[in-house]
Amino acid sequence: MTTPIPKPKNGEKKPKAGSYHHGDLKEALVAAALDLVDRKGPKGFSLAQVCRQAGVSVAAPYRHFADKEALLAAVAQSGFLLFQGYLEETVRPYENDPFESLRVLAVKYVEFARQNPSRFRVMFAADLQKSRFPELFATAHNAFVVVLKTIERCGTGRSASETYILAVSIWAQCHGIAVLAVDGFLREISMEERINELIKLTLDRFIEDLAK
Amino acid sequence: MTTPIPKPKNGEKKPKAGSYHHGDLKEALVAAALDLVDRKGPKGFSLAQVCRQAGVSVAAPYRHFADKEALLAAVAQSGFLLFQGYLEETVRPYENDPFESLRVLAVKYVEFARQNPSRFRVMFAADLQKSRFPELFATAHNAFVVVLKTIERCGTGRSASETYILAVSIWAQCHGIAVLAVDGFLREISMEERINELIKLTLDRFIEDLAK
DNA sequence: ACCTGAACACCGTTCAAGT
DNA sequence: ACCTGAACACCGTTCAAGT
Repeated sequence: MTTPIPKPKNGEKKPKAGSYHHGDLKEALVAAALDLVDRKGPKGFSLAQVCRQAGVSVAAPYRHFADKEALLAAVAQSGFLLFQGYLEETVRPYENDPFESLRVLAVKYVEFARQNPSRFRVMFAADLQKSRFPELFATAHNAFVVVLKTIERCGTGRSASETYILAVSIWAQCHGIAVLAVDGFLREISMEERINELIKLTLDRFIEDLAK
Repeated sequence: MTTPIPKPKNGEKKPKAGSYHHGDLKEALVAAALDLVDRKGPKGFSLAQVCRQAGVSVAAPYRHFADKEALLAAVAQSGFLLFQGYLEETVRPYENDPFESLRVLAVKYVEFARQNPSRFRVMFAADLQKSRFPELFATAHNAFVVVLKTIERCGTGRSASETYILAVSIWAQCHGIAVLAVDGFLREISMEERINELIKLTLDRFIEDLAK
C-alpha cells in the first residue's frame, strides 16, 4: 500500500526512481558537473560526460538549461553560495574584533581557493557575462558583502564610497594571492609554503591602518 | 625563368607562396591563434579555425606543435615576452626613482591586462602545467623579475628572501586588481572608472613603507 | 511536462599518401 | 621535411517522437 502522492508544493520535488522522470534532474546535473569540474578540472567538463554521470541522454539537460554555459553558471552560482557561507562562518567567532575578522578572512579566502581550485576558477574565470547571468553576479556580490560589512565594523567615520573601495582593495589583495596560487605561479617560485606569510605581509599593515 | 632555390641556412626560412611549404607556418599559427584569442576570446579559439585562418589543413599544425595545448602555450609565452618588454619600458624613464617606478609599474600592469584581456587570460589562466611547459614559466618569471629588480633598487639592507616576498606581494596586489577587472567583477560594482584610485589606495602606502 | 534516439555540424587527433 | 585528404571518436545542439 503506497502513500497517496501529495500535491507538490511550490519548489518541492521528490525524486521518483525508476520512472522516466529523473526527479530533480536539474540539481543532479549541477552536482555531476561540480563533481567533474572538481575532479578533472574546468577542462574535463563536457556536457556529454555530465549526462553519462547523471544517467540521462545528452538531450536531457536542455529541458533545464539553455546550453552548456548556463549549466556552468549554475555551478558557479552554487560555488558563490558556498563561498559566502564559508566567509560568514569565518568571521562569526570574531564578532567584536573586526580587525582580526579581516585578517582571518584573508587567510580563509585564499584557503578556499586552494582547496577548491577548479570550482574557484569556474566562479571567477569562466568568462560568464553579467548581461546573461545577472543572478550569478548578484550572488557573487553577496559574498563580497561579507568583506564590506566587516570593514564597516572597523570604524564609523567613513563614507559609503570610502568603505566600498577599501573593501574592494582587500578583496583584490586576497584575490591576487588566491589566483596566483591556484594558477601555479607561486609553486613556480616556491612560495606556496610561505603563503600565510605573504598574506600577512600584504594585508596586515593595510588592515592596521584602518584604525586610522 | 625561375631563380634557383638557394640551400637554406640554419634557422632561415623564407615564405614561398604557392608552394606546399608555408614558409614559417609555426609562427603563422601562433599569430593566427593570437588574433583569434584576442578577437573572439579564449573560447573562440579552435585549432580548426586557426588552420583556416592560416590557410592550411587541420593536420598541418601537428608538424610544429604536439597538440592544441602546446600551441596555446606558445601564445602564452609570446604574451609574457610582450608583457616583460612592456614592463621594462614602463620603468625605464624612472631609473633613479624606484618608488615612482613601482607606482607606475602597478598602473601599467593593470593597464596591460585591461587592454589585452584575452591574451592576459591565456597567459595566466589557461591551466598550462609547469611540468609540460617549463620554458613558459621561465618566461613568465622573467616578467616578474622586472618587479623584483625594482624592489632591489628600493634599498640595500634586505635579504634576498625578504626582497623576493615583497616583490611577490606587489605582483599579487596588481594581479588581483587586474584579474577582477578582466573578469568583469569591477564592472559589476561600478569600480572600473575608479581603478587608478583603487591601485593607489592599495599600493601607495605599501610602496611608501619600503623606504623603511 | 520530461526525457530518448537519431541526426547534424564541428572539433582534436592520427595516419597513409603526396611533393 | 612538410603538408594534404580522409578517417575516427567525441562533443554541443536540435527536433521529432515517446510516456
